[in-house]
Amino acid sequence: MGKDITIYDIAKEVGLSPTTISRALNDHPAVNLKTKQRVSEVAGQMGYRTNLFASNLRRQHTHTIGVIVPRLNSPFMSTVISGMEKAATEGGYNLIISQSLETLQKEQANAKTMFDSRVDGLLVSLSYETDDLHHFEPFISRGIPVIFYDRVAEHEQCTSIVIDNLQAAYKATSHLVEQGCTNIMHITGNLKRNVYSDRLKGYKYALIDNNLPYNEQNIIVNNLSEEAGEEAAQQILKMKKLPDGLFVSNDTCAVSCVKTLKQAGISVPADVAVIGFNNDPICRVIEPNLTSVNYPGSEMGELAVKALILRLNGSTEGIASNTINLRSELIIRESSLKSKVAGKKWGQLAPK
Amino acid sequence: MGKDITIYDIAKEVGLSPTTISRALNDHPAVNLKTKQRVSEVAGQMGYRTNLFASNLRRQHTHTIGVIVPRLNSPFMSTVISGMEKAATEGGYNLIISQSLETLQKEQANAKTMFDSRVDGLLVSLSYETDDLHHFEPFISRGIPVIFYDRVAEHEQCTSIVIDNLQAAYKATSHLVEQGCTNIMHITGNLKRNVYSDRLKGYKYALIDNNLPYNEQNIIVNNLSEEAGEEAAQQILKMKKLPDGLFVSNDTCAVSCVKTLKQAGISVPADVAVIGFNNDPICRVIEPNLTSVNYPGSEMGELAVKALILRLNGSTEGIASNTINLRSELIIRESSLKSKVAGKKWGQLAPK
DNA sequence: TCAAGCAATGAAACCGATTGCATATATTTG
DNA sequence: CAAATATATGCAATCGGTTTCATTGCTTGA
Repeated sequence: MGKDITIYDIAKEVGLSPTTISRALNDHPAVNLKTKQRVSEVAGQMGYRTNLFASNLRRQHTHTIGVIVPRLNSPFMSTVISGMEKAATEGGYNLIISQSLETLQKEQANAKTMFDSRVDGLLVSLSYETDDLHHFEPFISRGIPVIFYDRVAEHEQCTSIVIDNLQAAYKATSHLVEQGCTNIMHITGNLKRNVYSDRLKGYKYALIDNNLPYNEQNIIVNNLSEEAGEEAAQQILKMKKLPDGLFVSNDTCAVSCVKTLKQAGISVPADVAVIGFNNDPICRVIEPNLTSVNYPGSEMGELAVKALILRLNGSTEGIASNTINLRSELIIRESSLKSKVAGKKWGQLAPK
Repeated sequence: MGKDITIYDIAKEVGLSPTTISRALNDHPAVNLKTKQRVSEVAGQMGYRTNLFASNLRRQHTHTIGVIVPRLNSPFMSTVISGMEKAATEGGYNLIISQSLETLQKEQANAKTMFDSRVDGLLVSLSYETDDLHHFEPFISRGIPVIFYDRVAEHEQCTSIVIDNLQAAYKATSHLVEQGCTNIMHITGNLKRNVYSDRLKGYKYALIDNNLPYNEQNIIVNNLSEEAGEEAAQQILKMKKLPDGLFVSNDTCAVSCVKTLKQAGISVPADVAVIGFNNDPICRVIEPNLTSVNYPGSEMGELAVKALILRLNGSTEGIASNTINLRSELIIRESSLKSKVAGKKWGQLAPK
């Protein structure tokens, strides 16, 4: 439990003032090269480590980035965080992470904690409930950059990082139409969130552009959980006329739908073609394998951190402080292939 | 971008000294109740927030917990982290998280960063490669508590939080024996890590106790990834005599094995009964559903943080500063049920 | 030879909260 | 009523780097 070494201790040892030690350690140009070398050598020997509080206190920044996320334990979000951690470490920043558990109240509490912790910048993906952005005002009014990712909101001062959800949904829906679907349902999440409302729009426009009727009865809004998927499937099974296509806004829910439908004797994709969203690992486990939209989580996380660090380093340039779009892509698998793969599928189901 | 309010500003406003403001804000007993109320009222109005650097600098602690984890984006680990975040927030602590990506080198770098960030305590799950604990010495020698969870190591000064891997593996293997398996293989991870070596032991002892031969040829050690699972399955398919049981140390790998075996025309569980580990969501998606060991990730995370906070608050009691064991349980599903469920299974595969 | 210019270093203030010790007033006790 | 004890508050030092503004000693050019 030895005492910590400070620059004063080093100063005494080397026979210089703390000022010079500080400068030497920070590679200040006005310090003689030999002095720097000697200082860094002695510092190493003595086991010196800088006291970040003292430094932060004086410099008024923390080298810490705050992250507020709806849930940590989803395949997508943990991948995003993983990317963030990577970029943050590379850039010499620490990450403080908290989850809103999809409630506005916790999101506000988290924002407050982040504010008190004086993070240099904030990375936010909004909860289901969030419908105003007051709790981020303290940051914005003090010039602390806030960047939204994935679940974003419009704000004058904030950058958003997203995929083109509308386009992705448009492509997914169009693909179902190409497969011959004419009665396509859509299951999605809370429409307050851009990701879900944009996907709904993409779905809708694709129908309209293909001269198919858009019908509100064909929309189910739920929380996209496993249970919700089961319920949605039950609801679908009760319909007079079954849909022949189903576009679901995440994979967890889509998979749970498929399972329930299969148990009820419905064949996927022959009776109902299904597409999910996120391209989680389960897509390649469910039978039939699930067509899904590949979502670049890790890149999104990295990009968010990099964009933030760029801003913190003063580059008002570089990022037009607006919206950054990432590419996504439709990964086509059996679950949506009505025509050609029917044979293949039966072949698989009867291995002998 | 207004300047921050300090206790000096409040002092001026209320007409008291900064000392009293500080004490009032910290609910110090020597301050008059009315004064406290007035101070907290004015502080609220002025939008005061405490400067944690100044406070930390003076108090010499950070209210921050460091977490080093092999990977963030695994279902199990993200669940653990989720539990940690919950407990930390409740206890008024922040979490700084970094990942070692299974390399010793990154783990050491992470430890250094955590040390420089002066975390109050450290929560660690070891990387595959780690074989010495030098990089944690700086913490230990300064009395900063280090707690290992899941992937732990023996250390005089450190608490470990684990499940009884030996027992869990013993039960899993015994279950396979009960199902009539006599030639059981085991796929597991790097044996440096307790979780894998203990599971191997459990497997071994179960065989011995059931008078079955233990054979090193029946052990495959890999990194338990999806690809590794496929390779392992290929390797198994080339064997002269196929095993009739397979116990895999995680679900990702187990599922990938099952997929590959099925593609090769092997029936699970009829030909090979399979058990995984972790009880990830995919267990209930793969066909047949995978028997697995349920691993209380969220609880483990919560417990780790709570134990740490207890230690930080001086309770040398409470935790016998040794090993804490969590309960795990074998969740039996179709993939391991040779006998009774064969009929049920065929019923499912031929829905019509 | 001397003023100007530069390189290297230091003294002291500062960041904002905390705390040991001292002080001033109020209350109690003998 | 004086002494003893509480009660409430303030002074000033402290935590450990950072930074502004000198200062010192040399080199350089006229």
